[in-house]
Amino acid sequence: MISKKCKYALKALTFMAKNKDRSTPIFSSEIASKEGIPKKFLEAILRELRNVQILQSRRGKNGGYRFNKPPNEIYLTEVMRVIDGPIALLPCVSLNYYAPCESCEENICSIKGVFETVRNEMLSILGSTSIQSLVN
Amino acid sequence: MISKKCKYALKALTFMAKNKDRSTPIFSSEIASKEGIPKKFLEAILRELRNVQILQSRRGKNGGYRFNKPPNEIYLTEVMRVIDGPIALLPCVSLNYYAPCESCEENICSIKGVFETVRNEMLSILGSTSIQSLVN
DNA sequence: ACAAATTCCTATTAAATTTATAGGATTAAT
DNA sequence: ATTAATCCTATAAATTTAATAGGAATTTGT
Repeated sequence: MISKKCKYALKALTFMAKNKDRSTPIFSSEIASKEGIPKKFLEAILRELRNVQILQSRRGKNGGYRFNKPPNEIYLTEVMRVIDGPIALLPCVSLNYYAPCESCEENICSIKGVFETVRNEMLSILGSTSIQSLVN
Repeated sequence: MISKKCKYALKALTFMAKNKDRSTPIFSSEIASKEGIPKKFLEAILRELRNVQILQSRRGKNGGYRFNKPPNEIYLTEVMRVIDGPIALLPCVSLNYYAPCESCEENICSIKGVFETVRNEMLSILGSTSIQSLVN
């Protein structure tokens, strides 16, 4: 399962991608009300997305958020990793968040192999699906 | 991510499947020590697997656990669902644990589609991989 | 009958994670 | 100045995870 936070992030980004005007910023409050996301929680999410250069923000009146790179170049893998961390189902088969299994004997872990296959399939789909493609 | 509990369950079952004798029960204490799983925690896991008829148990001296059906007919999907619940990444695309999204407008959820695809791929792999196949 | 060894059961707990909320500080346009 | 937006830190409530504790029930072997 992905977290609600991650779902909020994906929803917020696709909401933004629907808007064809890429230059005028969108208010977090608008996204929150339209998508039913708790306002303050969404603010934190959007700030995280800005911190990793997916979004840009402008403060003050008429401020808001806009894309820092085109949404057809933002893949679900990137968003999910920022918000939820690893995509793999086991720490020891994660590419970006690898962690060794404590008690797994060296290279003879029985369950590792199948979860590598699952990871590859997940990455293949989520790594080729862009935010923009969710709008169309 | 799957939980450690689920990993323990898969490890325990593959450990049991390694033993060719399917009639003499195996002690939970043996599995616990050999696989590095907390004893009491493992007991609870094995009882859950017995409750859903994956395992059989015998109490008392010389008791223990054995398979209730051949391990080449026990697929990872079954174990994972018993221990962790849904396999899908979103409640609204889960086959066995479906739950509607609160604020998702009817059938126009933007992110649902891709997560159905992911679910199908995951089920395709995990639903065709048996405990027995992990031993070989 | 009894001791030993196993599963079974219930309750509890400690830690981590998730899902927020509160209260303002900072910034920018008008 | 006023207004309206993001930004930041701290806190909290709820849930989930990962166990632990202590014994009850059951079965076998002597």
